[in-house]
Amino acid sequence: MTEHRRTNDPQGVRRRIVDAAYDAFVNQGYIATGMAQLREKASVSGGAMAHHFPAKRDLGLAVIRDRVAEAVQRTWIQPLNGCADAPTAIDRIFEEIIGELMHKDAVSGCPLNNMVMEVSQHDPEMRDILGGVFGAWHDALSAKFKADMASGRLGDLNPSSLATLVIASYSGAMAMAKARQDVGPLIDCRVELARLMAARYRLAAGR
Amino acid sequence: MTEHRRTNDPQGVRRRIVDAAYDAFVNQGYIATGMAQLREKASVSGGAMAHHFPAKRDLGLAVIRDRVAEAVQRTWIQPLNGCADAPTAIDRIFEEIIGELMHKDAVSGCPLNNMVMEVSQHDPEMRDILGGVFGAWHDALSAKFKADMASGRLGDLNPSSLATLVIASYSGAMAMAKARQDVGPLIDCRVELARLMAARYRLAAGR
DNA sequence: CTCCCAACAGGTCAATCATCCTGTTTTTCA
DNA sequence: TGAAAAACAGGATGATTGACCTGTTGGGAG
Repeated sequence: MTEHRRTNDPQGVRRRIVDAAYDAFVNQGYIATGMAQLREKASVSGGAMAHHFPAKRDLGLAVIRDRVAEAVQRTWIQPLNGCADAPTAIDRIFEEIIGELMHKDAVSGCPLNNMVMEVSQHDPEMRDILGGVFGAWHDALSAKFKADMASGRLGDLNPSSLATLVIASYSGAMAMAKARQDVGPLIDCRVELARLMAARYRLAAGR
Repeated sequence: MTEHRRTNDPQGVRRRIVDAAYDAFVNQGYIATGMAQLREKASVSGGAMAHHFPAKRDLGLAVIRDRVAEAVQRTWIQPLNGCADAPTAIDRIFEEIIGELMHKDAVSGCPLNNMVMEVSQHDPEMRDILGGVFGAWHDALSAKFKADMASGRLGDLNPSSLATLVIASYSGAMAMAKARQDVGPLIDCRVELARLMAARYRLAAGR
């Protein structure tokens, strides 16, 4: 009589939880987000939550592995491989992100950075994974610089440290943008990085 | 008989609390730090704590105003004004900070950045103050670039956006260093910024 | 000397936190 | 088809959180 029909959907439920958690962790913080809030947001019962993620830490790890790493891959690494050279790729990535941010009403910061700040001090395992995401990001950018050097034979440039500078300036600009709730810092860094790249790439091309 | 002697020391007690809070907020996070922990760390009673800081938020504001702002002033703005030009100042500041970090056993990150990440989403007032600290930092650096331009007549360079890049790369490098628990990113950024500065400052000097 | 309030002590409080429990239903597999 | 495991429901639980309470004492103002 009473319709107590249920459909088991482990993958779907898990995805809903991780989606809700990613959004909440990035926008309001890992520690600041309660499990009860996530239960309501994802519309899952306490039992389902405990079944998929026995502890909050497991959920944090899943968010990092399934969402944060993917976000870096999608917004940075893939565009990087799709462009002719690093400078144009970097400029387009900044342009894309600035455009997206201007449509939103709040600047929540870089997902990777946000997670790093909160959990890397308390949890060595999370820190290592997040460090690995930074590593993959750095490797991709560094490899692109190297490829540019090989094909376009531009002057001496350290691919590794230059990649670090690009990533650091992006991350830092995001933090500044978050503090000021303004995309200005990102625009500034885009301009300065473009000028820097132009100088480095022009240097050898002129000779 | 029983020695229930007490000495009122409002300034000292307040200072002890703020010191303990600054250390804890920077090293383990604002939200992750409990009031009870701070009470024990600063060796103050609940009554004294409530008297000086009725709410945790008041303590957060005091830490930002009295310690975070001062830290930026001391590590960046003052050295900036004490050096001949911006490039040498930036290089020395990086050198100093890298040296300090290598003596420690953990990289806890930039105090300003740490606070920004955690509180700027929840508290507009804290965010504004933190944004103001970024602003003061940016203004000092920007002014130094401007002064260098006026005295040394180096080529066209945008003091404001270049200052943003320097601050962003420092902040971002700190975040990367925190994630990897390694000063490498800071060393990379120091090298790259030095090269960038040399190029910009040499550009006009050569002509 | 005497008020009187700031300064401090020590404990309580409701709310919220993450976790985990028992019970039920769905699905898988032999 | 039957048994076992996975998936889910709904709530309980103890610990911890930030806030705040009443009472006491120190020290400066008058």
